[in-house]
Amino acid sequence: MFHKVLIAEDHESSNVSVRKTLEDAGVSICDYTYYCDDAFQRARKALLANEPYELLITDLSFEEDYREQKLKNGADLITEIRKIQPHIKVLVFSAESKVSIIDQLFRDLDIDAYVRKARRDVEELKKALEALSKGNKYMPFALKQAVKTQNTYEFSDYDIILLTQLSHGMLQKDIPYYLEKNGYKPSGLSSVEKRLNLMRETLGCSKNEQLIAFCKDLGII
Amino acid sequence: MFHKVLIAEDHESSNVSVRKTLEDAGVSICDYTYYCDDAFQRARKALLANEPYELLITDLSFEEDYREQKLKNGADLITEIRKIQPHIKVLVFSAESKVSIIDQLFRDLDIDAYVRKARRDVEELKKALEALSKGNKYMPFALKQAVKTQNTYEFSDYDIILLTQLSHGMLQKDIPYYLEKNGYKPSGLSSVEKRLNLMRETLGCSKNEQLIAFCKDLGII
DNA sequence: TCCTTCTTTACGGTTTCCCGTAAAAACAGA
DNA sequence: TCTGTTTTTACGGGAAACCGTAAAGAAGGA
Repeated sequence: MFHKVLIAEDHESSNVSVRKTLEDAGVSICDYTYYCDDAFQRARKALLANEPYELLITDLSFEEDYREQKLKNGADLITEIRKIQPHIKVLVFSAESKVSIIDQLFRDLDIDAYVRKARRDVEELKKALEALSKGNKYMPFALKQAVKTQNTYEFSDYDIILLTQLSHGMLQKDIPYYLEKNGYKPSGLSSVEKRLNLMRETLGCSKNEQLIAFCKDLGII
Repeated sequence: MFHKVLIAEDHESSNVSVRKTLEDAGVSICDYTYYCDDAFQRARKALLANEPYELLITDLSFEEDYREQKLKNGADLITEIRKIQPHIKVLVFSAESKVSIIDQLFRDLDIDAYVRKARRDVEELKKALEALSKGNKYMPFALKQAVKTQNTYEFSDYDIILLTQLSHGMLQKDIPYYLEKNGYKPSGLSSVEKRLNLMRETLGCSKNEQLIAFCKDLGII
């Protein structure tokens, strides 16, 4: 089991539960913070003192308050800590349920475990700790839910731009001008129409409104 | 302080924190469930045994799983329990931050306290317990946050229907037929257009796509 | 009952979107 | 360089959405 773990979690109620779970699991040193910036400072000092944390447990979304923060969310925190301590293990503990976003964590940030805040989350936390301490990764939920995801459409950056502009209220006919101005590759109106048409067709959406709603649910925009 | 409290909270991590907080506050009997239906049964039995709970602490949203539930959320639970035990105190502990919804809880369900899952929620829980045990209500957060809410548009059921149908891909011109078939009052196409136009204008949306995105963010649809 | 007022509906013109086709351009291989 | 293929763009007809106006209908009061 781990000896030294750092917790970054703004909700006090979640924070104490994670602490208690770690203590029960036999973690000897278990520090906690309510802000990302604090967590980073702790990690930095521990590293300088040559007593680095072995594991970081962090939430994804942190609420803003009167304390101005450099690191706004868990992803920022992970990125920064990994810059100074590349091999620290990371467990994300969040209510996020969108598979695309969780996948992204494993892919882009190379996190080691994801536990979703849900009915049996404490049990899951224990299992995840177990797996991590044995050098494994832990991502049980993604696969289960992945079945539900029939939409095997890969959204390109170009797609995201189109969807974003639409969701910001830009007229379809004005998008070519926007694309050209910002140097995005196919800027013709026909290309825009074609791409949107492809997305609608692939995802079974008959109208743009439905497409936007769908992508909002997926957390893509 | 209370002697007998019932907790309904599906997230295990939150559940244990609430329990711990109650124990620290000196509550002697502190039962907990992960499902609304279970909570209701407990309350019913306690009442029949002439040892009713004094306080119910419940979340609002409960995730569905393999166990089919009659009571789908905290509001349902409160309503049903109040039918058999009208004077039980109710504290809602949820992540919900929309003032309109919280206000509704105090207004329609006449709850006694609301504590939002946030940075200092355990402290707030303690304060709320303190206030409740003295016979007071507790709703500190609503007023502060009310400033943040600029979008003072009240969505009617009719609006929700329109937005839902649009987000399901129904053509605008087909909505009148749908409305008439389901007996919704103004069913003319012009009325639909007018209503959508009003929503767009009020919320500063130039297109339906933007409107849908906005409402998705608000969690209305 | 009649009249006023407000809401709902009907209609027409304009804009935007949708979709198919064809021309133009970019690309790749010989 | 030429040729064939793919991608991008341009164009045009038709459908849907947008928006203003006017007619029709419902509701309420004298």
